[in-house]
Amino acid sequence: MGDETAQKHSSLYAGTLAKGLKLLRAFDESHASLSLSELVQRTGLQKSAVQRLAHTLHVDGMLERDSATRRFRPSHAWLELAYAYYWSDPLIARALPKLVELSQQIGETVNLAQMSGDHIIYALRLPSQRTHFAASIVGRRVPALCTASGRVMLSTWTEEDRWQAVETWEVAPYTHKTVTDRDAINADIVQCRRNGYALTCDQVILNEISLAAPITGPGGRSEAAVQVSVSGLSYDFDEVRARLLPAVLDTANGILA
Amino acid sequence: MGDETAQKHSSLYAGTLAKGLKLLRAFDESHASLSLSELVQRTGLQKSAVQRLAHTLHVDGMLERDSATRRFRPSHAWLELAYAYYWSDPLIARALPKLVELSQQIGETVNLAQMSGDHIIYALRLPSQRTHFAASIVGRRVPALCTASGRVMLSTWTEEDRWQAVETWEVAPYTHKTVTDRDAINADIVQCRRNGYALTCDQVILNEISLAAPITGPGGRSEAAVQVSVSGLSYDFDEVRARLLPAVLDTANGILA
DNA sequence: GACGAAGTATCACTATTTGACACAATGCAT
DNA sequence: ATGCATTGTGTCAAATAGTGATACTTCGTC
Repeated sequence: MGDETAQKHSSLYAGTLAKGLKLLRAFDESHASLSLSELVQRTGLQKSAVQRLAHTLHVDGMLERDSATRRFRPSHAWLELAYAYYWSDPLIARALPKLVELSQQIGETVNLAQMSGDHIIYALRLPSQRTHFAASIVGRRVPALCTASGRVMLSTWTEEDRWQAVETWEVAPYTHKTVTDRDAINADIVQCRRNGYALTCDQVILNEISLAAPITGPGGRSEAAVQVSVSGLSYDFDEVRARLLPAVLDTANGILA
Repeated sequence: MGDETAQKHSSLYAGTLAKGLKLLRAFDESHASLSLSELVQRTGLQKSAVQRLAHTLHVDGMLERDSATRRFRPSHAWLELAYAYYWSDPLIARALPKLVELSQQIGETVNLAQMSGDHIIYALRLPSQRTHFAASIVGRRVPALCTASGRVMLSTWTEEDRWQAVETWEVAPYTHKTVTDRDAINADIVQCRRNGYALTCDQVILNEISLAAPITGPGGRSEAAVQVSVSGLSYDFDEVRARLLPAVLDTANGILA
């Protein structure tokens, strides 16, 4: 925390801009729209500041405002930013066609996950079956240690980095079956290393089986993974290995990191 | 321009925040990464200002920075914003499962388009076939008058609004076959009104056929549409009508606006 | 129709941004 | 390697632009 605050007090740090971003980030899956006073609560900023910043964001088209309820909502500009992101990340363009192929081939939901700090983020999702809303839309972040994708990626890292991750990264008990024991997680990662893929169940959503294979570059260290999620009601582990694994490995190997 | 500048000079307008947003918007499909001086050029701001704002955005995790080239890039946070958007727009949750179904049923690329000013924006895309990158990722904006989706939506509006749109909205000649004649566009919209769907070809991408049906609410005025895009090499208009139209209409009707 | 809560407007103060400048690092061509 | 142009980094006095306390207005509720 020491040099983080230092950075924020640097004469290069524009506080007003940072506060504005804070407003944007106040919106999430459980806060789809926010009133002025809710924004005040969630950001901890002054009412006047929130008033001015929200007004600015509104005028600039970053926030929609319901004229009846006076509540603020994300605008379409937020999707445009995602569009810019997609163009900026070269992996996306390489991965997308392969994922589409895979999706057609196996008829199940296919994802591209990327490491993002101690979380993974779903950068591409091609839903094929009805499933939870949160599991179908891009931009979701989940603690890396709780996901098949996160674990396969980690399995390609140096022992030191891996260890550091297992010991310190966040773990969140999404379901009552989520493994929170770090030794157990470590054991699974070691297993992934041997297998070259990860297979998990019930970690984030009950009855969801996830299969992930790493996208590896020249260095061998993986920062992205191909992940397929299927219902535990339609598959067991053996069926997943038999019917999905070869195609998933092929796809991941066919994408250059 | 009159009251727009008025708003920007209001004492409620936080200029610093607005400038920061300008930096974010400087990134797009042809500007995937930007150096400090390119940001200066594209935004028209002072070098010092850009330096401080970019630094702030970097510290706050909104911009990634390549330590070798010193160029800035969008960060994963941009996808997180899209995630928040998806939760905030209730139409998304209602439309997604139906679109997934449709996609499975017809095996072609399915989109949800929404009106956004004089453009449409693709809010959901489920690519099924290999196609252009730009046609597979969310957040793309295209002038409404140039698209099947835009035209069906307009066909549900009052005559006055429709007329105003046809006369003043932007038209961009994406291909040499793009219809730029406003009378012709108007005629097509009138046709859409009779048919209840829109069918276009070669408007944005050559050899791309688009079929769109409006999502209409109680008022009858449509702000969103279901659109299917197929290759003109695999289909002609009659085949599209025979093989795709019923399912697309069903889907659009099944989504409550 | 009166009350409390939420949103809007105002304004003197001063912290922050500004923008011109000088300096350092980078990379490019000779 | 050497020098030159371009790009990025650091500094500071001046003044603009954001702050935050306060007062007013509107909204929703009992």
